[in-house]
Amino acid sequence: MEEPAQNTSEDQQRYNPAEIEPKWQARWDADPSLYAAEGHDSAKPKFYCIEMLPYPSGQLHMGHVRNYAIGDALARFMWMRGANVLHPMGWDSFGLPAENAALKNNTPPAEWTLANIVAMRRQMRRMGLSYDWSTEVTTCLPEYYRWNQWFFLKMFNAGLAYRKKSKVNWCPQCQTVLANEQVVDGKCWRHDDTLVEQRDLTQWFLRITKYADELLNGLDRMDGWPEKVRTMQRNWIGRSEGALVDFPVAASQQTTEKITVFTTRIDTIFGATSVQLAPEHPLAKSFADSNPVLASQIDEMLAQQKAAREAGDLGAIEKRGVDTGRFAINPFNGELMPIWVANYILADYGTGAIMSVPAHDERDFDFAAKYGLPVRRVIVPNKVTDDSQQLPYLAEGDSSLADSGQWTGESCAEAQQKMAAFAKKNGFGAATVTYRLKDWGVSRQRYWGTPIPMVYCTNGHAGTGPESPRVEPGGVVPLPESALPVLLPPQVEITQQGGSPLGRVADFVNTTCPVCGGPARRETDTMDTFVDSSWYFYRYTDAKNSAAPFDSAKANYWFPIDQYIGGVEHAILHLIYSRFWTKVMRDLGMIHNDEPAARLFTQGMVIKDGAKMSKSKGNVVSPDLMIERYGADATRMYALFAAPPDRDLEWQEDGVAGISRFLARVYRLFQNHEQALKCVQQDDPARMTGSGKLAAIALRRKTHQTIQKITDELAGRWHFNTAIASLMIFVNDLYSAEGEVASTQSSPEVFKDSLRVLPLLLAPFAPFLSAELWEQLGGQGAVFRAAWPVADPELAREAEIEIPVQVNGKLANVVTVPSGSDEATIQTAAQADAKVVARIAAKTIVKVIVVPGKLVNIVVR
RNA sequence: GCCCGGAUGGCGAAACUGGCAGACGCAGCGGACUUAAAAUCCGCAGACCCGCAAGGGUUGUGGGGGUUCAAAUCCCCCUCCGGGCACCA
Repeated sequence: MEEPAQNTSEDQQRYNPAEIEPKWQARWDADPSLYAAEGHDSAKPKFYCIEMLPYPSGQLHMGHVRNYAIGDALARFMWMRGANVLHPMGWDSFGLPAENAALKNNTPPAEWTLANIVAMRRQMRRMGLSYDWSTEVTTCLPEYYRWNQWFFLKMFNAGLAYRKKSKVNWCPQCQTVLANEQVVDGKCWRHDDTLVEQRDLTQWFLRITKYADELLNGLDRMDGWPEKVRTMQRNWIGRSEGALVDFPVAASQQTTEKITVFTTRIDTIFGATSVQLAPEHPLAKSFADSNPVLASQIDEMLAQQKAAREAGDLGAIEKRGVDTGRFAINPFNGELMPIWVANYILADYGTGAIMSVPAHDERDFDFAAKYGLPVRRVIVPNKVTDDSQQLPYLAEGDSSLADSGQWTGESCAEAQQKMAAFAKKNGFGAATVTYRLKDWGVSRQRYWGTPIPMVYCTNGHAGTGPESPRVEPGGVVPLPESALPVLLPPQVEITQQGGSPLGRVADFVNTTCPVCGGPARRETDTMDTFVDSSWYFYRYTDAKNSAAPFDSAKANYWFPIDQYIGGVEHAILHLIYSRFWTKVMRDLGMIHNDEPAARLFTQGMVIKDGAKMSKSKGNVVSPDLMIERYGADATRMYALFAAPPDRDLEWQEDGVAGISRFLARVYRLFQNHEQALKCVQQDDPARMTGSGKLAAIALRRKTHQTIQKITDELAGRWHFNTAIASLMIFVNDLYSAEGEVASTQSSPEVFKDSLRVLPLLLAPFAPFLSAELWEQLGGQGAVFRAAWPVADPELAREAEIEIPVQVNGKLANVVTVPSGSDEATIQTAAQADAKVVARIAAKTIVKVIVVPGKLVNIVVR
């Protein structure tokens, strides 16, 4: 039988990740203490490092691989630098995909979800990620979600959770309500082809607006967060200072109706020439009741808005309006002004009504121009310039009021204060602050989520929240803590029909009132899954606690998170909810920190052929396939090498092959010197002569320079790509030096010292190969707990450096001078160089610029 | 429309503080080893031009202008790509 002649003649083995990686994985799996954090009594500095927890879809994608490769490199580096590292992982495992899968495959959501978790945990282990699995958090298990319920009760009692009827966003695809944050361009965040509808429903809300100012102001101090995320949160919170002003409706009958408007420019109120209502405004509806023309116009506007929203360009819609024929009275000057209904007035911002000041607002100006409404200028600049004569005039700084009664001549800023105070004093307004941020609607009409721990007593007991009105026929009653957890019933028929699936489970719905013992009905909505992820990282610090969400002492030791890593897509969802939750827990006395994470890093997307990887584009690269072909080390190292972590990364399989080749070169280097590495001997300086000695010095220098470079990158700006490039240069140099330095006639110990550093420097990027090489070296313990090497600046310093010499800014030659040479020495060397001399011959030297250590530029004429 | 990013060889990128543009890797080309191939090793390589060659010249970081002895880097204007916000009164 003929065998293909593969590596049989050599006693060397080829780099084979398919052999090395499973071997180490098995050993690590068998040793749960390897990545276990020490307790909160550790003397080491703590380092809490988290990557955002994934939804267990069943498959890791490249975005995960990149995210985890970054966090893992950092965690391993910090361990080697002597920190007490907590590096946990968990599962954001409630949510709709499990219900969809249940419909499709007839598998219960729990079963599907838990099987996915098993599969993904296996993939993570295969990748060699350094998670402390003893702290694993799975949000869909009762031992976790019971604490969601516990928090809900705490919030209810603190008046932070309340029920109200309001217009809510309804996704017909998900068959549930969505929070404002989960509506993107009028569409569901999970279905960008599904238009969100408005429905009037009674829902549970969390009072995030109570913390609006704190959430906003805190951003200024969060310099460990990307400016981009902070800006997005500022915009989302949308704080706006202004005033409310009541405009009484001129009574044709004996009504006392009034229209309250919100304005940031009360100083322009003498320029107001109409009042504008949103089409949805209740008064618009009441006017329309007796005015069929108005009614049909309003209906038309609403229909047009809906159509525009479906087309996806709400901004392109033309302004239009209709005169109601009614009038309002300007409380500042008693003037009558027409009341219009206009399509550009937002129903859900401010009061859904404005005073229209065409002279000083671009939108009002356009609208007035179209409908011929009067334009009255009441703000003038203190210094007149050409374009300050144009309308609309929007400036307020350095401008004053005109034709504004007793306020004429006042500066805008002053008038804003005084006029708001005047309105308040006379009972028709007040200074106020509005926010774009609304309270967080957390009710979901779905099965696979945390049951809300409330019941509705048929006898009519009311709850204790300030905004929990009695509901028919019963009162809202919170369950006592002892009744937790409210378990999800396991056997539930999932269907596409509306309403919560829990509502169809009689055993679940029918219960007794904890106050009177009479019959009661359970709340059948479940919580938004963003509740789960709002506090999960606190649970990591004490994941097994069955008496409390976590132990305060433990959380206070680990928090704030030192480094949080994830995608920017959560900037105004998870990242604002979890800041809110942290503040609530602080106010409950559970923790000391005001913010969850000291530093946030948002990594770039993984793209392929210029587009984000997605099933619909068919450009998805499977991590499993990469690992199978090149190994986990090469796959994750490529994810770090191909681009800096904050930028988008173009996945190129040839690049993974390149990293694999590099790892094979490293492996071979150790194979080549396997015997020599085992034999310990001291260098004999006498033996080192000539070029061998110089080469040894150069190699030692390169070793320390490489340590320095990689340390700087890992501790500083996280440019793993350049760190890995320097590692490649180092390995190339080791190959070059192999002949001269490694031989016994020269300085084998220098060579061996350099080789010994390699597994340490490689450990954050390629844990499997590092462990293998560390073992070959006879290293003690795990390489990830060995001390990170320290560069010796003396050994790293170059003896000589090359200085480029320019003549009139163009390179003439490069001269070599001793490192640290002063200006005079460098200039002398530069002007002595033959090529430089030739370049400046017959010219006059005007100026010589010498930048020590950098360059020489000789300016000639 | 507004606010952030970004644009550098055939490709991913590097140049961190204004100081040799293109490190490192991929793809490519040439060579060594091999019966041959794979693997591996060595070498070349921004573009254009001159030269047999050594070498030399011109040009070059999206485009245009500016500051400077010197600009991928700083300033002004513009184009394109990606992301966020978008009638927020």
